[in-house]
Amino acid sequence: MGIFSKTCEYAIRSVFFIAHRTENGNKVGIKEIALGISSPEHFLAKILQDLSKKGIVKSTKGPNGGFYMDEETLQRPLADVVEAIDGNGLFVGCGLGLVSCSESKPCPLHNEFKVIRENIYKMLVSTSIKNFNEDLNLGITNLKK
Amino acid sequence: MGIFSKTCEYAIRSVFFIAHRTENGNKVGIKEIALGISSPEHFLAKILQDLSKKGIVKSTKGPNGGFYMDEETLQRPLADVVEAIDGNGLFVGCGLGLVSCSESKPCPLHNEFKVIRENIYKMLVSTSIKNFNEDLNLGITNLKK
DNA sequence: TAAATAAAAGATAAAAAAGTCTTTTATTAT
DNA sequence: ATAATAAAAGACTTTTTTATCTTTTATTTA
Repeated sequence: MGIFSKTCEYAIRSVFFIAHRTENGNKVGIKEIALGISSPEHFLAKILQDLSKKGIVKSTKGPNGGFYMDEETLQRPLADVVEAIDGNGLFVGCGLGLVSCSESKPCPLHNEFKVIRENIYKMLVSTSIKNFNEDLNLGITNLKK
Repeated sequence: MGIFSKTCEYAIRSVFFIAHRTENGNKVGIKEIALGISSPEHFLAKILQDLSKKGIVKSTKGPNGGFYMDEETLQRPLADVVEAIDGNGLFVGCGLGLVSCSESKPCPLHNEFKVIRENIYKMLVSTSIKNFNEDLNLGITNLKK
């Protein structure tokens, strides 16, 4: 596996996709999202339900319904998406899985990991979804398999 | 989850433990290792079989047998352990799981991830198991749950 | 208000990861 | 040679992750 779980990869890609498609108050349906980011539709539905409950994305049912993001949700850092799905295990805790690992009783990788965690956290927290969105709008970046 | 799989966490901790205990040509048995790193014994046995096949650790059967490391295996970078268990997914490939992601067709996190991957890889490749071992010998670092 | 639409929710299923237990094989010491 | 030891190998179980399919609920439009 990579750094994120597969579920989290889908989550991030879908959030980018939704942001990209709904800037002007439009909404986008699950089928279109799943197609746009090459993910299994029903599995993604579960993920988006979750993100919706947690306020990461917005949704409405019925005709003309779908998922969307407003100014507030667009401002959120990507870290919020990652934390909603994978939790904070990537940012806190011991790299070797030791609960007792601490500054005073460090594991052999403690200090090395601190740097890496900080890098990851900084990058996920310092840029909003909207920021990433800009490159997508410019057609510079891609979300499909 | 953290950065590594649980299997990989056990692998790294056991390698450190074995290195620590077998510097002077001694060997150490699976029971003692499992106890020393707080891991399930039989599960760890599987992991060590694997590491042994791949030449990351050495082993002999029978009385006075056990796992050990020699000068050559101690020189190996930690990256070898990680790669043996978790593969190279942490070092290569797209952070969002996109196979088509590349320099010319990057995903939205492509450049951000490049930096992080390099950090992780550098830290894992630049220090040998023996290096980490030194702090353990000094009693500075800890491997138990 | 009825039909259509689209997400939410629920129930399963398949695959992978993590963990346990038993049997076999290699090695050593008696 | 035989018994004891310890890893290797095999079979199996449990848990978590990933994925699929069906039913329900909310909303809109005609």
